[in-house]
Amino acid sequence: MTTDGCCTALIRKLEHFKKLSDEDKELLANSVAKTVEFGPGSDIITQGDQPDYVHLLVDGWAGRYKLLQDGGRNIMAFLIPGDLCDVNVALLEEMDHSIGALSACKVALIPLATIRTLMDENRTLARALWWGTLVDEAVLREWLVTVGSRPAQQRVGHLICEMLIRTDAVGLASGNSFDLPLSQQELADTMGMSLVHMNRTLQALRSRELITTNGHKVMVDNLRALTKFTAFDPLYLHQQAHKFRSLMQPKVL
Amino acid sequence: MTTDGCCTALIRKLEHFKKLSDEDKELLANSVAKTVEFGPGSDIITQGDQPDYVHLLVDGWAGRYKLLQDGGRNIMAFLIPGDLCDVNVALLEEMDHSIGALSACKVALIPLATIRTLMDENRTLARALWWGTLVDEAVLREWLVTVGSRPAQQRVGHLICEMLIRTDAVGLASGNSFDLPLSQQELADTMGMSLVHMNRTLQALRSRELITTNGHKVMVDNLRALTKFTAFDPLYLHQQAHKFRSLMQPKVL
DNA sequence: CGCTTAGTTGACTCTTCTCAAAAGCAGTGG
DNA sequence: CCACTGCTTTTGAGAAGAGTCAACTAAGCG
Repeated sequence: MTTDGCCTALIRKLEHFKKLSDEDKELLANSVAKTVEFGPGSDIITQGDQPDYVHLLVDGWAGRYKLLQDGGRNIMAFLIPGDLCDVNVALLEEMDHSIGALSACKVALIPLATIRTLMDENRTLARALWWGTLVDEAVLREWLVTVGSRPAQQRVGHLICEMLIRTDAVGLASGNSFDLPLSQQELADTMGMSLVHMNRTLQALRSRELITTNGHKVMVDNLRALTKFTAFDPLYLHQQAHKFRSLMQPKVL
Repeated sequence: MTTDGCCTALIRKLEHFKKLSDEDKELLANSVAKTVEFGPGSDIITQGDQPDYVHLLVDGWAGRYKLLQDGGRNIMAFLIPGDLCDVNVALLEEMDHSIGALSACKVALIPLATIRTLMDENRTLARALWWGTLVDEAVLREWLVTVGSRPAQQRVGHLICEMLIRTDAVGLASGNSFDLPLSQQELADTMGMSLVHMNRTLQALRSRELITTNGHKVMVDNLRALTKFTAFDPLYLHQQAHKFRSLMQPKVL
């Protein structure tokens, strides 16, 4: 298997920040040493690791998570194609959380040394990658608000809005639907609620005719209504969200 | 007023990452253009701003927050002396949240241009500052776990453990106590719970004899017990936490 | 076809929120 | 010095949200 095309999602995402020259794209594409596959449920990186490669998710969904003392786990972030798992660990001596494959995943490995020279020698790429981590942080803040202050239905609806934009940004959404390859248990672990409650919350969103699900496909039937219902404002994603541009109303939050 | 001493807390914090040379410390100290005072409740930076200065908190407590559509607010991070408010905004066109003074605050202003040259020309400082933002992100992840998956008493207790370490790291803790200049309403806004419930939760922690409060002073009577009770593991703070080193037991999370 | 995993349902319990009011504690002006 | 005001903390009680336990259904698979 070749490493061609590994970076298309990443490039597509970064160009929401700034157009990249063909040369920059080449550099990115050439930085991939090899690709690795992970089965659903397996760890891409485990807490305590100090990886030699930066992991770029090429295909599938992964999640950052921590295990809880009661045996449960909390998922703190979703990673989709184009997302870098661990630019950060370059400086921290040890991973303070794990990253697990939520579906079958394909991961491109970029040697740490390569990333470092890339970032030292190419200001555009350095800034673009840094921008990516800042967006990740902004998403984390929004999740904290979501989990801390939004009622269950808004919580889940908000997440769906976000993932619609994010999948769309890397070309993985079609119309207003996208593939959400997660079990309800995993969604519950993400939103900090019980499986049963997640199940009922999804039912409620369906009966409000805000979303339709078909297997692991989520369709947003009425994006304007869902946006309004969840008080969703895509500002925090810091990217052009075409679908949403016309829907925004002035508001706090 | 002079700008002398503005950077002592920052330097002290950064040295948890790596010792700084006297020259590096000089550079930091000289980067401060001026200092500004903010009264409690006032905004240091408001959502939508694009500041020309990086704000370094020198004295007092501040918080990152977002306003909610129901009029409430959610505090997503505490900033204490030595914390930089917005190294990040250098790249994002717009602040996606606000930073408000929770107590009377003194803030040092570092011109963006100064920070940029500093980070371009001094690898040690660049890495140290970057390390700081990575720790902020790690804290954010831990808060997400806390708010999403821990029961109320553990939630608040965990926060107290964290703030004990963080204040201690910049010399603001004495023994096992520190000044927490926040109202219960502000704590509630932080932990995503109601004022009434925060009040009762604090009472519970007191009656468990885990903490004592005196005005805005918090004393951790039994650090080992509180650590155990809240399943607190300081790993995510990525700094030498002297007080805790001997208390840790092997565990998940 | 039996096995396993994921989704669904019902009933009950416990946590947490809301509303409302009282109590404590500055700071202010008379 | 005291009444008054505004803010924070505390209490009480009922309602709503969310968790748990347990069973049942649906779907995929050897």
